[in-house]
Amino acid sequence: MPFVSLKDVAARTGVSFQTVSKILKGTPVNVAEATRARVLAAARELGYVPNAVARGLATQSTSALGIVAGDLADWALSQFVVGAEREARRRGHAVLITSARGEPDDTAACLRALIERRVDGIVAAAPQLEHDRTLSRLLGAVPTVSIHHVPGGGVSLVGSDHRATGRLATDHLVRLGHRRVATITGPRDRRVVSSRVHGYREALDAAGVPFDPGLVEPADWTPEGGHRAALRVLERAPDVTALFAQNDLMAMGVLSALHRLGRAVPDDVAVVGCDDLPMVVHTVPPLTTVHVPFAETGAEAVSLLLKQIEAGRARPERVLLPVRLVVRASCGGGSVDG
Amino acid sequence: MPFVSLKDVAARTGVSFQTVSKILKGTPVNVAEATRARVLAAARELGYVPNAVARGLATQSTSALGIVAGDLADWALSQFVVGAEREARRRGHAVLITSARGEPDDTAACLRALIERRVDGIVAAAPQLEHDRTLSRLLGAVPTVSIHHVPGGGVSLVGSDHRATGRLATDHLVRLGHRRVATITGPRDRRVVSSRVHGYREALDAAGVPFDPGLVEPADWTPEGGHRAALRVLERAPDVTALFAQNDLMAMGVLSALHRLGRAVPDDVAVVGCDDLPMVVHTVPPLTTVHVPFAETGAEAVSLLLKQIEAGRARPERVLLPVRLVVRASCGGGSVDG
DNA sequence: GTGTACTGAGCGAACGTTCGCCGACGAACG
DNA sequence: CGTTCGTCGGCGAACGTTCGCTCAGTACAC
Repeated sequence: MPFVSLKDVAARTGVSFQTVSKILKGTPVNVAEATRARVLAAARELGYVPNAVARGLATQSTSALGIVAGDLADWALSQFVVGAEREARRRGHAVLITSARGEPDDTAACLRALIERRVDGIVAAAPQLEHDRTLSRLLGAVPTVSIHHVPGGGVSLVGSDHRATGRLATDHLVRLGHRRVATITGPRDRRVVSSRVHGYREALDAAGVPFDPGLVEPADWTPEGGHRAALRVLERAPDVTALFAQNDLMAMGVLSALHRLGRAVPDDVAVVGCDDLPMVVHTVPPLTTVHVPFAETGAEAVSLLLKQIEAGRARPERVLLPVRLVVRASCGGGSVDG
Repeated sequence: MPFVSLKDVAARTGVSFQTVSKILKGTPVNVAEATRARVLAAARELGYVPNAVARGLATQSTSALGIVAGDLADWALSQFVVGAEREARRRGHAVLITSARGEPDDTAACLRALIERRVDGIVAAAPQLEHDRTLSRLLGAVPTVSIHHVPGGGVSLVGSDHRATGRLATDHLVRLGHRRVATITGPRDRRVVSSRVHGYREALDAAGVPFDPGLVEPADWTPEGGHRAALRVLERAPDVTALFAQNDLMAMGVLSALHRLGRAVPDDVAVVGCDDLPMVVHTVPPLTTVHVPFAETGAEAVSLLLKQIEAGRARPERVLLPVRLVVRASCGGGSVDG
């Protein structure tokens, strides 16, 4: 329990503890080879473990990053966290994680906890930041990179190309000849939703297919929500022959809804998902989807954050990672060229 | 950037910073009401944020817990982390997370990083700890609770009742009249696998169904692995009428394998999964599965860890959380009583 | 022999807290 | 009028580092 400190090692070797510090952490310092060896040996023998808390106090930098995530149960978010953590550790930083439920108070508490612990920077992956200005004010205290738009500016953004996502999925469907293409979205007020719908419209326009607002059906990202949304949209517009679900979880709900309605996939209706969860290789049928690089986004966010921290004050940037379509069986037609 | 410190608040109010400390953190201390109010006001005005790093140094306790997780991409693990984080925060602790890939060196580095940061305790959720003794030695330095068995003892264990899991799933199948019940497991050397197989045998024995080692097929927890394992076992034993996959991901692979073989579920073959992922409500058909309380396990792990930390040296404990069968459509027969 | 340079290491200060003991002052008490 | 007590708050020390300056001794050149 009582950890060994520099002073203990110093006492053991008859050297001042400051000198021990320099030797152990490799600060350029003039010491006799013999002394150095003696100190190293003593440290190892006593089981010295540097105290990052004290170091943090002295250097005014913790080498720790904070992540404030929304619901970690979300596969996408946990992928993001994995990527971020890996990159952070690779660069010698620890990661403090907090998972905030939706309420603003809860999120604020998370943020405060991170700031009290003097993290060097914060990676935000919490949708609730999109709308709450008091939260975004808290972020002013610390360098931050977010994967969601944060009001007020000043925060760098890293994400994937949502517009391209919508375009890719929809374009694939119209090229296969579909004219009545519905899309099941997340909550309307989310930026990602409007960007993807934007892409969806672009693809429709490009193909000369008229846009029908009745074919855009919001849901809540869950399989259950996707299931019900599919039922709603198909009742309203039975002539729909293709569905683009804006995440794979909802796509699974869509698949089960179609199964329940006795509509065959892909023969009667084509389905495209989004995210590329590992299990959608094994849905029935395997799901064509847009691959979103979550882990890479996390790594990129950390990388950008660290860059900004090193540079001191840097103006906020925007990084968009590319997405790509992964064609499987749920749309039929095999792969499409060009 | 330059955070406000106690001294700043003290200077502003003409009080010693130590007294400010006591006022701000509520240490019982005799101060005039007027002074207290003045200090509080100044702190708020200057935007004082306590420095947890300095506090950690002074109190020799960081109020931070470390989590060393295996692959966070795993839904079960991330659920566990969610539960742990929530409980930790509820009790005023922060969470440092590290996600270690399988290699022992990597895991050791994670552990060391946590120890350097002087976390008050560690929650381990990394299968690789089951077999590596040098890792378990590292854990000696810090109070630890694990969800995997750790060699050498001294580490408390929190988990779910794996034997009951195997028993519940298998029992459900034999009660529905199945006599040839196969099970798709994870890697053979994992404790959880042998416990579940143990439960599987118990249920078989209880029903007087002979145990056939050929019906126990190891895989790797992935949908792909489950898919292939199902193919293997069905080729070897075409008379199998029921499959118990030891996680839902593999169960999804099993479902797709059966679909590919043209065997109807549940009419030709019954399938039971394990975990109760949110999306298995919407597989085709919806999956009967054993619900494993991952988030609760995480919360319980933290709770136990904190208890042990408060108690100083406590002897290791073992906590097993109950599991339950969730009946859906993949076994047919409706629900079974008693 | 005096100055210069280098080697090897010591040392004080600071980082922002917490903790516990000490002290001044005024009022009430005997 | 000295003592005791309560109120209000000061203050030194410690936690384990890092950082940069100082300093003694020796070797070497002039």
